[in-house]
Amino acid sequence: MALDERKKVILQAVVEDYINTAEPVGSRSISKKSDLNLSAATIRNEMGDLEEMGLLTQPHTSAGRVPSTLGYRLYVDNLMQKYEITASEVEKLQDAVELKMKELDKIVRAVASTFSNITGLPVIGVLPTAETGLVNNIKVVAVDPGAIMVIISDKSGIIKNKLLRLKTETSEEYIKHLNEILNENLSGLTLSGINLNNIMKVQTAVGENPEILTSVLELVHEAVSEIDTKQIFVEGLSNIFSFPEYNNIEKVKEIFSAMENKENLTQLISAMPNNGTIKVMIGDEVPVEELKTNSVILAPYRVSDKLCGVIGVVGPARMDYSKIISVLEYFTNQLSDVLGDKFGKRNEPISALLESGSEGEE
Amino acid sequence: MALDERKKVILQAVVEDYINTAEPVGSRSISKKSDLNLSAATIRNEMGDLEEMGLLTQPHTSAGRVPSTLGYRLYVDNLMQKYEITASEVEKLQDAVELKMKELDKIVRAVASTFSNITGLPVIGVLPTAETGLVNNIKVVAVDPGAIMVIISDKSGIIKNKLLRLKTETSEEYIKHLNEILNENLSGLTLSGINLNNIMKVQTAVGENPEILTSVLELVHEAVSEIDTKQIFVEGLSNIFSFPEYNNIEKVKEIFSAMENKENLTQLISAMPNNGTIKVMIGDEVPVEELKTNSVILAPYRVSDKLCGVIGVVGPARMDYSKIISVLEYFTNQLSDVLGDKFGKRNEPISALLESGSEGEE
DNA sequence: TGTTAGCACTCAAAGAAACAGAGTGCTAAA
DNA sequence: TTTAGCACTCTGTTTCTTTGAGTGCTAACA
Repeated sequence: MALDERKKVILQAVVEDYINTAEPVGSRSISKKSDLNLSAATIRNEMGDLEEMGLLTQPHTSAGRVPSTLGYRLYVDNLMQKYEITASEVEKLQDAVELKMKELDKIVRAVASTFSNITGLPVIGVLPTAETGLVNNIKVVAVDPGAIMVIISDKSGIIKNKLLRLKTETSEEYIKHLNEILNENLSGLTLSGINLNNIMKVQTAVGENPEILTSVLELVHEAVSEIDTKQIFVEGLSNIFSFPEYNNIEKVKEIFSAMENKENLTQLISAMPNNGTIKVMIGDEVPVEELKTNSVILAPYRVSDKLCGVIGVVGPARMDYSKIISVLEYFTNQLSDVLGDKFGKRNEPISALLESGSEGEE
Repeated sequence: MALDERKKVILQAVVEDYINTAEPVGSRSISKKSDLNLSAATIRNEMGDLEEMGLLTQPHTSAGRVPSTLGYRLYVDNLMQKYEITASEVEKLQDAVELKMKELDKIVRAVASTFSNITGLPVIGVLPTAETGLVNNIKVVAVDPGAIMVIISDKSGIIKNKLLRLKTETSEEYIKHLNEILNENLSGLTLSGINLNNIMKVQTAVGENPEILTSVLELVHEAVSEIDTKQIFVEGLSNIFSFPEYNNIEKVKEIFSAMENKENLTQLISAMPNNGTIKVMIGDEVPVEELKTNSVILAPYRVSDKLCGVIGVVGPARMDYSKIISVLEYFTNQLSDVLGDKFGKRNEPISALLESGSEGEE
């Protein structure tokens, strides 16, 4: 059976009506709402065809039709209109970015939170990670008599720091010494490169006060492993309360427990293609068992060549794909721009003075 | 009417049965379970009396009895037995503390999370805050050519740091200069002390590069205000799903929205007495409208003389007061000990070398 | 006087039956 | 090819009935 123009129009109408109402769509309402000027009976016939083609399904014999995964897929790939971002949405994004100009992590979270707000959906995100955490520079600073801070900067521009509380005071010279030895031995190494071998080397080089050294090395290790560990977060999960799909306690419990499980989130994220495009997973295309009645849309963002992350939404398969995809695209593009400006192109001899920003601490 | 010994035993039995089963307690089950050897009819009479005294209520005429707020209160104040902490609970706490020996914030959160785990209840907590954030020392460090870090230490021992990304490089001398000026002008000031006046003074003292200075001052301000702002967190809220009280979507929505509201949390926390004791709020004693069917138990912990925080639980009025109070007491005591050792007594000339720890960053 | 057995009564929760309404598929006519 | 009409199906809601746990009261008993 061919999918002629009229069938497409009807399919689109069904999908959009269902997205709005969450109720199975009957022939009569399509007949009235669409401008095809066809009677309910005709629509009925067409809908029968669409069902036969696997694009629509009936929850039960005498109910209206609901899009199938395939139906949504066709809609997303071919039928839907591009949603135009509104001024107010742009403004909200701007506010989120402006307000938190200070920290990389916080900008991403603020943008994610705003996105969750605009779409009314739970958002899942991954903070910027480097592909390989190469130690660039290690700095040990005496903060006050009882504490030193270890600051590790990574080749891709991430900076992490750790505080070390001491019970005895250390001398300026010792710290200077420590700085030199650490940089000599660890610069340019990856996480896996910082192994027992190197540590032994550093330890013999420093000689005295091995306890402080051990702690410092531990912190360096921790920092580097944080740099190339994907940190996944979920924002606005309680947004699902607003969907009739989740007006039942069992469903709510299910999605909460599913989203609290790190493994599930990792699995979702790992479904991202690495060609920089948006990934739309509809219904049973979602690779997590407990989420197969939902859809997931993910988009990548980039900070610099080496740093990237992901933002996306999770929600009922009946979601406003058009709007969400447009807004998500816009948000991740903007995010890439803003972050890229601030963190990516630091070596350019721009005359402008500075941009303030802090990230990745603790 | 007098509350004789037998009535007390019966009240206790009712409360404990209700805590376990969540079902209104009938006279027959008390007659069987308690070792009073009385018939259901006798118990019935006594329960009638207890109801008259306002200690028990009936959900409806032909149901069993349920403790009233007053009944719980009497139970908590006079009747309940002290719960003995189990070895496994001690062990879990130890694990939580050991595992995260590095950071003040994280230890508190880890303990809170473990506590939530053991009690099966949502936990509410406040990170350590100082009563007045007096600036002790400001350190500006060049991390790499494009970034400087500002580290602010507070008189009470909290250390915060902020990263500042630059587009131009700065000289070592400028940074040294900055360090001196900042400490000269801002040491010993409180948040409110860092006002336009001081800032102007610093600005004229530095002279060149006012943009960097402005940013640095902004960061200092931010850091100090973070130090004396109460940071409230909630852990394990989805634990409420395991209570029959919350097997209904409306209730779940209600508690989620109530607990997402910062104002409510602040209101709860502000109900803490400042004499260092545990606060138990039962049912309508809870000062938040949406939580009046629940109970809240809060306990303070101290890091040093000036630093303190709060940990507690929120859950159905039918909660295991005995266990929760004992465990909470134990946890906060341990927390105070551990943190006090690490962060409070740093000036003692202890021969031991060091303890590692980091906190308050970002 | 305190305790207990017995009984009538109450009420919520669960199940069964009746009903309304939205939607379908099919047939026959336009 | 489209449409009107009609019988049929199925869900959700309402109403009624039944069941069972629990009470309060009364009268008898120790």
